[in-house]
Amino acid sequence: MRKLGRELGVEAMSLYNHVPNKEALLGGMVEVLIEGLEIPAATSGGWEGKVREAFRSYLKLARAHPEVFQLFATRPLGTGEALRIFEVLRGAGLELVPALQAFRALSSYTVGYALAEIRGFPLELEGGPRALELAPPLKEVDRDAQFDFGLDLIISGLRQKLDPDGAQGDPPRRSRRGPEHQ
Amino acid sequence: MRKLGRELGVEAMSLYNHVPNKEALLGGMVEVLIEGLEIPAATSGGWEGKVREAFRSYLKLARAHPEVFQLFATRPLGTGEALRIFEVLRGAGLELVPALQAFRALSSYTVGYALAEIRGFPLELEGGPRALELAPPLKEVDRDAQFDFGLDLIISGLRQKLDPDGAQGDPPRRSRRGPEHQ
DNA sequence: ACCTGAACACCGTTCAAGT
DNA sequence: ACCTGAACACCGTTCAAGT
Repeated sequence: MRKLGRELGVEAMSLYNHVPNKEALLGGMVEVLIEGLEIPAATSGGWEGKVREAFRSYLKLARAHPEVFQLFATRPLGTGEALRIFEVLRGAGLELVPALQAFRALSSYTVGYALAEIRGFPLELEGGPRALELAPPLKEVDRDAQFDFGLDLIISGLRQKLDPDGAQGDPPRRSRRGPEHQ
Repeated sequence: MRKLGRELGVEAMSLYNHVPNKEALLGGMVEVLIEGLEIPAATSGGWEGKVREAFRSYLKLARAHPEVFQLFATRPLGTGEALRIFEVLRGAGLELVPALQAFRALSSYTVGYALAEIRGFPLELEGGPRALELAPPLKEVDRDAQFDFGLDLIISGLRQKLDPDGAQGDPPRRSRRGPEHQ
């Protein structure tokens, strides 16, 4: 509070005229962060693409504001914040319960991945003599690819559950009741 | 430090004879937490079961010590800590690179899920008049089922990638080069 | 080798007093 | 309506001095 006051050219105590306490201030920062989430308009590729883009944009936010994101990740979640992303799943055509399960799975993964990236991957997993030989895959993590790897694992798992006769990513056969029709 | 000192019947400054600073103390707590991770011996069911049990036990740890786990989740990760779980993947027969990708995906998900549980799910996603009608699926999350939902999504996605001609969980056909043979 | 008093440089927050 | 000085009850940490 004292430092923030200084930054604003004011004494720390003045802040209490505008904010109840420090906790509320941090909460507000988190709120602003979440409001900044850009949910991309529907692209081609059905709900999968839409969901993938939404969570990529989630990760982008975490990368842009790692400190605030860490606050966010360990703070009780306001329902409004969750709704932003939940609506993507619903809007993509998922029923209530599957949408909820999917929402929790996808946001758990995304939050966990973002934190892992922020705090840094354990790069040098093997310190032994083979370290140099193994260096390439360990040293430089392709962050986008690593995130997509897990994200697509979950998304295609969801697709199979929701649409068991859909093809594996090849040109889709006619699906009896595709979730993409709202 | 002052409170801990009091708890130990000693002045705060005495702690600095045993620990460099507060940061190191918290780091030590995280270390102890991770050392407490019980990796279950191989059960039936191939690497999938082993991996599933390992990450369930990870979640169990987070539930048992939520405060320390939150510290863990936002702290740079020591390599020793990661090795504990990484070894399960390797021991389960995965090659280096797939094991790394799988490790990052699975632990991202598990850490993210654990945090979501700790800070509380946004239960009342819809506050409108339909809230009561929708209550059952929203009000009480079956936590174990929700965790397994996402975990199994990832695990079976991995299985498909590693063993494309394996069956969907039915009695497995002979696999050409099953990852279970180290 | 371990503990302590005193001190330093900080915190968040309240509140009566100012304008 | 907003800001401030003074004060309260805290922090983590250092260091010379004790045993």
